[in-house]
Amino acid sequence: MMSSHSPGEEEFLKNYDPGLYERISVAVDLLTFTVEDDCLKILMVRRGEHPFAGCLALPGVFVGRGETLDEAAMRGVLEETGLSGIYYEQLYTWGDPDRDPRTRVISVSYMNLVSRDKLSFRAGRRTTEAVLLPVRELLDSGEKIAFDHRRIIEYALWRLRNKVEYTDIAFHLVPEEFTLPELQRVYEIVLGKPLFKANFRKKVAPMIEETDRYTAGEAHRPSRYYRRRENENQAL
Amino acid sequence: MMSSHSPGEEEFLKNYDPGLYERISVAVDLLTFTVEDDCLKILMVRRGEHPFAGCLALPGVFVGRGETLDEAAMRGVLEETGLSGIYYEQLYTWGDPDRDPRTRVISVSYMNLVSRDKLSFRAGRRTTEAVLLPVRELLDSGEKIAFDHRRIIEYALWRLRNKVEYTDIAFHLVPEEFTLPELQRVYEIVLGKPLFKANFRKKVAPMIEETDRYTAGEAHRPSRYYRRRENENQAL
DNA sequence: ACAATAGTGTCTGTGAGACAGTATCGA
DNA sequence: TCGATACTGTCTCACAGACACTATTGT
Repeated sequence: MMSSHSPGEEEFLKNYDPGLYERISVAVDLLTFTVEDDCLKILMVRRGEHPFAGCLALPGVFVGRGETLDEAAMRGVLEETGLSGIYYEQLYTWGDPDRDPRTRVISVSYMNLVSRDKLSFRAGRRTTEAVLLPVRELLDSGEKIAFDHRRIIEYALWRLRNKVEYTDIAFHLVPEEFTLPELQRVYEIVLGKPLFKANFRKKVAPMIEETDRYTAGEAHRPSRYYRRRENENQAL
Repeated sequence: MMSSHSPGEEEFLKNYDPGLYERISVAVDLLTFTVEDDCLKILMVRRGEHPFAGCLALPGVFVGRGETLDEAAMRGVLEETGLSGIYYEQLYTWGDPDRDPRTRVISVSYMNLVSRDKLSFRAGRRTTEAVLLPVRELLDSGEKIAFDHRRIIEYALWRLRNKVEYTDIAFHLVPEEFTLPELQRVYEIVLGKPLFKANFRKKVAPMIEETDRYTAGEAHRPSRYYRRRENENQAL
């Protein structure tokens, strides 16, 4: 759509003072959360190259020519997980001048949520390096994390917890069809506290619709499968 | 702190593929709100130069060398209004590749709130061009707005309304000492709906503390001045 | 029959919403 | 005394929290 020399660019560059302003690299960093083994986990990569070599880092890509930020984020998710069409949301932009020791890089962080069953057949291009780690353990361990990524993770975790309480984003962490005990467990894991069955069901009732399917083969009463209700406002 | 050629920069630039990735200009755009004449107003500038000349636009600055995003935003506010130390908050980052016809510019938007009394002695360097406009009228009028700034304003307005309902940010729109009818009016203007006196007072009670001062000289019962209570959690 | 988990009925306290009442100024 | 606005008391109702109860499977 845009030629590399649009009308006005010369004028722009003429007024551009490199001593005051600088051209900056823009990256998106991806915070991909899922729930597995009763645990909130995050997708990380282990760096092989110079800055912070050997450290864990968030997966990320540089924003490409002609690409929107959202497109760059989705490309990153695709490269890292092989998935497309998952939930994503821009979180915050981190731009301290020395956050990357190489050159000035500004990072636009995106949160992605995916259910563990979709992520099960993950097989991206770079998956050799990718690891799925329990967030809480990762943050509590002294493990060194590259750049300012530890802080970014803390922030994303805080936002996720907030939004789970007043929106239905947690639905993106379970399969399309899910039981209420299953969904409740996800809420409890993210929020870090137990919930009452009856209250939980009343709360999510307007956001779900029944299916005809039930669990089977377990030594107790089967539970009904539900599906997310499409209509309704889901706020923020 | 950082020299312009830190160790690793050469290696970084060697791997850097300009066909795929590009160096991008990063700007901050400022959404400075205040309340005046029973109206929520926003600070805008009228552009003199090429892209969108003559159009209204959000004030903004390019991020300077060695500057954090927050610092750039505060510098912009200072240049535009002469003020420092006012409330600010990063909102969202806009990066569509053709949002600026000159070259690729990514905009990190910041919301600033200031009370009308502080803004009264505004006298920045570029104020010749600055105007304070009622937000609702501006958006409803067909007036052409530069770049994607109309959308940015819509978003900021939506966020402001949301946060006013569950935080105490509205306090930044009134002077340090304020009466409750005054504060209530600000809430009503931002939310666009009338509130009940008694309920409003109960809601803000934990966030304020009394002073000994009262209004005087008006033909009715005087109202007490309050001050924002420092302690307490103010969420988000 | 029993263990185990799914699912429901209902009491209670808290807080928002609505409205009526009282208080205190200048004229 | 009166008009005008500040401030308070209280009723109602919706909803979150807590807990006890019923339901349905495999063994």
